[in-house]
Amino acid sequence: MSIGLLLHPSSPPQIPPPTTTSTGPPSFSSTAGNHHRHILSLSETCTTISHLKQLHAYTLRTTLPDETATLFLYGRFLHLSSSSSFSDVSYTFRIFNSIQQENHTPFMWNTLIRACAHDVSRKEEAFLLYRKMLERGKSSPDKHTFPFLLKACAYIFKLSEGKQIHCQILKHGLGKDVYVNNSLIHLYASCGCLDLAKKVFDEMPERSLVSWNSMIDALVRAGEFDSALEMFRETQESFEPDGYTMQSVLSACAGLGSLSLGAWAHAFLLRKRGFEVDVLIKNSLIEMYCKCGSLRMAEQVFQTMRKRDLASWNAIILGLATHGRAEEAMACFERMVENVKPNSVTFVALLIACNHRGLVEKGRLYFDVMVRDYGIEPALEHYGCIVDLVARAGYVSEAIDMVMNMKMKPDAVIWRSLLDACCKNGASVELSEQIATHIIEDNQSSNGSSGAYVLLSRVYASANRWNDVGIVRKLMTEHGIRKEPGCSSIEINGVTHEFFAGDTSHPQTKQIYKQLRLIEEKLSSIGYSPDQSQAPLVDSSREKECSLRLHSERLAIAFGLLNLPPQTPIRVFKNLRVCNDCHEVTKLISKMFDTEIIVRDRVRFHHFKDGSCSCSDYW
DNA sequence: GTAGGGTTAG
Repeated sequence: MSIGLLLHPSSPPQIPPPTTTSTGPPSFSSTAGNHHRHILSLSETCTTISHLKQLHAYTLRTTLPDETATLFLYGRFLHLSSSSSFSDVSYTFRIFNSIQQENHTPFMWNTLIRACAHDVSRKEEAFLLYRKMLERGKSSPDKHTFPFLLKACAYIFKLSEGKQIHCQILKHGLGKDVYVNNSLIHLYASCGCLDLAKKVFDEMPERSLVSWNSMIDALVRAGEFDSALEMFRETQESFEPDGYTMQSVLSACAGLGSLSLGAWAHAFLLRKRGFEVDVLIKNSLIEMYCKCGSLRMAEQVFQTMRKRDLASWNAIILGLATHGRAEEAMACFERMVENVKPNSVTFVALLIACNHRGLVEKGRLYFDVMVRDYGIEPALEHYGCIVDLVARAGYVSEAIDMVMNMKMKPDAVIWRSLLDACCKNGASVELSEQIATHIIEDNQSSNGSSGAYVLLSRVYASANRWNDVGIVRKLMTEHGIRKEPGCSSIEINGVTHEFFAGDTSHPQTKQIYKQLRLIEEKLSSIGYSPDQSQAPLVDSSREKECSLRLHSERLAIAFGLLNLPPQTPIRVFKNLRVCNDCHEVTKLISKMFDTEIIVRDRVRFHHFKDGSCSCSDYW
C-alpha cells in the first residue's frame, strides 16, 4: 500500500513508500529499519491530524525492527498529536492507552502531561497523570516533567499543589535545573507569592534570561515597579533584553505613570536591534503611553501599526475612555468592528468611556448591544461600570434593580457606587444602612470598606443622627480603618509630586493656593460653579471656604501651572476615578491657560502597598 | 535519539 496515496493531496511529502516485510516482496528496500526511518521522516512532514492518523494506521500494519524503535515512534506520534498545530488531546490519550502500561516511557508521560497543561479544560488531569506516573513506578519524573506540571499549576493558581510539586522537585534532585526553577518563579508569581519567587531566584545556581524575565514579571505583577526596573538594569549586566523583558519594563513604566521612563524605554526599543518590535510590544507601548497620560504618543503608535489585533484596539479605546474622550472612543469602536470582533474587554472600555463622561443613554445602549449583538455575558466589571454610571446620574432604583438581577455576587465596588448614589440622592437611611452592611461584611479584614463607613456617617449626619455618626467613627477606629484620601500626582523633571485633598504639606503650598484662587476667580468669571458634591469628605468650614482647592488633582494642576514652562502639557494622575466634573473643569482650565491638561486615573498607586488605595476599583 | 521555562487589557 502506498502511503503517498493515503495522504491528503495537499500534503507536501511524496516519499516513495517502503514495503513491509510481512506484505510481500520488497520493492526497493527490505529492512524493518528502513521502515522505521521512513515513517520517522514522514512524521516530520505531517501537517494535519489526518496525516498523522494515516501514518499511525500504516505503522500498525508495518513490522518495525524492535520494541525500542516502536516505542520511539509512538512517542513521536504522541508528541505530534498534542502539539499546538494539531492539538487533539483525546487522540493523544487514545495512542497512550493503546500502548501497554509497562512500555510507557518517561517521554510519553511527559508528553501527556504537557498536552494537559496546554489544554484549558485538562489542567487538573496533569496532576492526576503525574500521580499515576509515580504509582505505576516504572517511570521517574525528570527535568522535563516539572515545567509542564508547574505550568498547569500556575494556570489554575494552586499554591498548595505547587508547593507539593516543589518538594517533589527537590526529592528528585532537580532543584538546580534552570527550566524547573524558572517555572517555579512563574508559579509563585502567579499565586501572588513574591517572596517565594524571589527565594527561588536568589537560590538558583544558574540563571538564564528567562529567569530574569520571570523575576521582573513577578515584581511588576506585585506592583513593585521600581524594583522591576532596578532588576532590568541588573539583567543587562549578563543578558541582552528580549521582547519579554521589554514588555515587563513597559508595564513597570506604566505602573509608575512615569512618562519620562516610558519614553526612555520606547527609545531603548527603537535603538535596540536583534528582536522584532511586534504587535504585543506595540500594544504595551500604547498602554504605557495611555497610562502615563500621553494619549498623543499612544495614538501615534496605534496609527503607525501595520498589523493591529484585538488588544491594540482595546488599548486605544480604553486610553481614550480614561482620558474622558468618550466620543473618540466610540468612533474608534465603530472603526474597530469593521476589522476585529470586539470582546468583553472592549465593552468594559466603552462603558468606562460613558462612565467618565456621564453618558447614561450611551452606556445603557452599549450594555444592551454587548449582550444582544455580540452574545457577551456581562461580567462583574461591566456591572461595575453601568451601575456606577446609572447611579451617579441619579437613577438609584434602576441601579438597585440592576444589582438585584446580577447573576453573580456584587462586589464592594458596586455596593459603594450604590451607597454613594443613595447619599447624594437622599435615599432612606435604612437602605443606605443595608448597603453599607454588605460592604463592611465583605471587607472585614481589609481597608476596602473605608468609603462605606465614611458615606454611612454622612447619611447619619444628614439625618441628624449624631449618635450613629459617633458609633460609625468608633467602629472605624476599632477596626483600624483609615479614610482613603483623594491623592493626585504630577511628574516634573522626573520627580513625582504628590498631593492629597486639602494638602498643605508641599513647600510651595502658598503659591499653589494663590494659583488656585486665581483659577477659581477665572472660573467664577465665566459662571462656572464647581460641583460641591464631588468634594472629598473634609471638615465643613474648609469646604465652604473653597471647594476647588480641596481636590487633590486641582492642587496638582495648580502646581503644574506654576512649575512648567507655558504650553507644556500637564499630566496629573488620580488614585480615584476621574469624574465628569473633573474632566469638565480641566477642559476649562486648559482653555484659560492655553495649555493641555490631562487628568487621568491610575488603577493603583505603587506606594500604597498596604492596600490603603482603591486597588479593587476598576478605574 | 525525541521535548522543556517566561505575556493579553478592566
